[in-house]
Amino acid sequence: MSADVELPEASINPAQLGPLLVAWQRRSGRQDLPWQRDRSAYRVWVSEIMLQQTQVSTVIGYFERFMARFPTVSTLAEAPIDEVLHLWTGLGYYARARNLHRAAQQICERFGGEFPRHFADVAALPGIGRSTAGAILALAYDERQPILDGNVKRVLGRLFAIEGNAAQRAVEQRLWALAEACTPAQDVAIYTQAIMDLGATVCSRRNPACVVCPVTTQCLARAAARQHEIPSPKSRGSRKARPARACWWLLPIDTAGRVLLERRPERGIWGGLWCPLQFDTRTAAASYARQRFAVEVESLESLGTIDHAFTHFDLAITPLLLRDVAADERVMEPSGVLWYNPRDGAMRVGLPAPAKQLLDDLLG
DNA sequence: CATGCGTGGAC
DNA sequence: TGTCCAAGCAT
Repeated sequence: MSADVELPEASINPAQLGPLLVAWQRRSGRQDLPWQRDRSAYRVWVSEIMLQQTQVSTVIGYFERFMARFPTVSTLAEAPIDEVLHLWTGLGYYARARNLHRAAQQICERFGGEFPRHFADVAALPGIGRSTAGAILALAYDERQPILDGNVKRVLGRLFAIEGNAAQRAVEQRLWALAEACTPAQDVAIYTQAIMDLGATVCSRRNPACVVCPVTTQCLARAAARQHEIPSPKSRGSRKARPARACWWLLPIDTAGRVLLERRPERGIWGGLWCPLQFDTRTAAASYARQRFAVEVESLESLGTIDHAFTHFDLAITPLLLRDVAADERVMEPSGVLWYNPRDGAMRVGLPAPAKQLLDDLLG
């Protein structure tokens, strides 16, 4: 512990926080989340990755299905990446799934399939940063490691009335120092779960329930009636407006009901997932259809329908609104092509949520 | 240090 | 309907 943490006047003694939150957790914290049962490092790890920037209610179903299919590090490491991404379909931030898969392989190669116990080894795995590494060691091994996720930033920011934006280096450093100072030597796993639960259920971003907070009398933001102003909202100009632009998906469907998909490049949005052939303009899609399938492009005039073509394909061009489409014509260089039958349970590929929705609507 | 990365829920 | 954002990390 860094002994020289600067604390505001009248703030709570960090040593007192642990017991207060641990007692609250045993009384009022969440006890029955799927990853709280059988707390192996592997299960904690997968849950922490899924929970990055993702709400608990969304994660629960994905976690259960993922664990049923990949119960151990080695089953995950040996699985094809397409099947890992398949179980990630709809969850978003697909680099998490690719990193999880790579990390599982590294754990098998370097640590014999046993999840590592040393911080440096854990933090070196792809997709695991400082906070996630701390969370895994604290929750799975009860090791005294601080975490600093969004919940902890909010709780500590209010408790110690930390001004400024957490994006600032100095503020971030200060919060880490506080997180370290407040993490107790005893009951670290319960404390860690407690401060996350408190942030999620009581010390929420809007309308914090200070009345039921176990540290309401020690909270500097509450004392100044500033709990609604801390953490300070991000400045309006800092959030870039997302440009949205229509693009087109060309959807060849063969007589067996299979659709042609392309594998997106590893980098960028939906990396490694399978999509219909994507174009920036309908003209480009029609041109590509003419070259590749030798069809009458005029038959594609109506949108969102599957028009007959004189090859053995039926073709559809489907509009989709995407943001940040980079190029003007073909917008990606795919790394593979396959005919995909959505009703074939043996064929499992990762699909972006809009693509899955489209296929479900058209073929499901 | 700023930006990109997905999706669904809350208001 | 639009805006913000929810257990971050990689680059």
